[in-house]
Amino acid sequence: MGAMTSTKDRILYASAELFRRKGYTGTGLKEVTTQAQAPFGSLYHHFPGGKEQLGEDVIRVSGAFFLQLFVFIADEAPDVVTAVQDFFRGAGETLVATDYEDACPIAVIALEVASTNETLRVATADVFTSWLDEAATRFVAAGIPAARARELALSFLSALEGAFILCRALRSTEPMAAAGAAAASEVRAALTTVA
Amino acid sequence: MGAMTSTKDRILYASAELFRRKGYTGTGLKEVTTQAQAPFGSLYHHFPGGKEQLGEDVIRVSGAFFLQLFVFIADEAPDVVTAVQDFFRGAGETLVATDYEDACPIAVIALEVASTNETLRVATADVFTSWLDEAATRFVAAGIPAARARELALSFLSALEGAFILCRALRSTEPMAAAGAAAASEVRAALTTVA
DNA sequence: GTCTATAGGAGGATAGAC
DNA sequence: GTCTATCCTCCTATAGAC
Repeated sequence: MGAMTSTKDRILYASAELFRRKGYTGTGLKEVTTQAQAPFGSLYHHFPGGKEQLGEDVIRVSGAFFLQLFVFIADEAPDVVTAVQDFFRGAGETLVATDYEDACPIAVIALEVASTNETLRVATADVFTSWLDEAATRFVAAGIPAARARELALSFLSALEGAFILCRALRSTEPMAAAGAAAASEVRAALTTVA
Repeated sequence: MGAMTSTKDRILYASAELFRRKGYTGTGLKEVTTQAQAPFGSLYHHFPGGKEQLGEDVIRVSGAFFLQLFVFIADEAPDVVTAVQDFFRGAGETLVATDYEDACPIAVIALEVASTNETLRVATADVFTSWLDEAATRFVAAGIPAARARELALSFLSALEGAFILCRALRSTEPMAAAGAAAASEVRAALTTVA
């Protein structure tokens, strides 16, 4: 059976992959429709707002998907420290498996548009906020005070995002391993302080 | 006394600012020469390799400048923990002072070119490596074993880079504060283990 | 070595046939 | 709603006058 995905979904998926790999400004819409095996006109039929709407949809959809991934890993793990470790380890494995192309789905766009496109900047901020809230909720559930949980979520996500940059540039997972170990031990320390 | 900077330096400086703000692919060379108040032809006179050579020069020059900034702050600080704290605090202050535009000088380019331009990717890797080596050297000088110092440098820089992303997207220095506190306490723990 | 003009192609966006 | 042809702008790069 051929791909049963709709034209709109194929465009969205192709855009997500290209934006992640080459950036928002570095990706052409012709390129998107070619890779999605869709006629050029379909893009403007499904995304009347053009490139900006496509960018915003990619940010929000990718953000929701990544959030679900975190939820899944956290649910599977026996405790939050293990969850953090698993997440960093999984990120490193994905980097190697995809030849250092699949990192954060929105980091490049976030940096590119932060000072140039308010609509897209807000979209990335919303997605980061949803991730931070989810992580903080998990830390609170583990018994960490809310303020401390928020701090942990912020430094956890900072470490992850920064490690993605270094790993892609250095073509090595060493930064991810170091950042993951640091994040895990920080969470562990926060837990023992509580207990 | 007008600006005594050479045409080449003005082009380099304008490029650095624009690349940092709008990305490498998002910046046009017309824009660069306009902002540098230089005729378009001058760009190709001083940078025969075109945009790629300009990008590489910006990466390496900005990288060396940022390294000197780190050296300066570390030399002024009484100890490495304070140095790390000062660095994160200074980064946060710069973000606010520049309306969240002045973050890492090469992070956007690094993400944009990691999978698309090997010459520029190597340049960003060289710069990151120089920063990591400098940080690790400082940690070793403070009495931390080399392997641990390397790990600390990696998680320190990951935290810093990731915090830049979150701060720019959220338009808040909260991530920088949280990442800085975590990095400082990690270094402090490494020191007390030694002592 | 400074600067202008332009080539040649790719960019986003649209009109309109089917 | 699918798809093609085209518009106009902007891009990088170069040629060549001065």
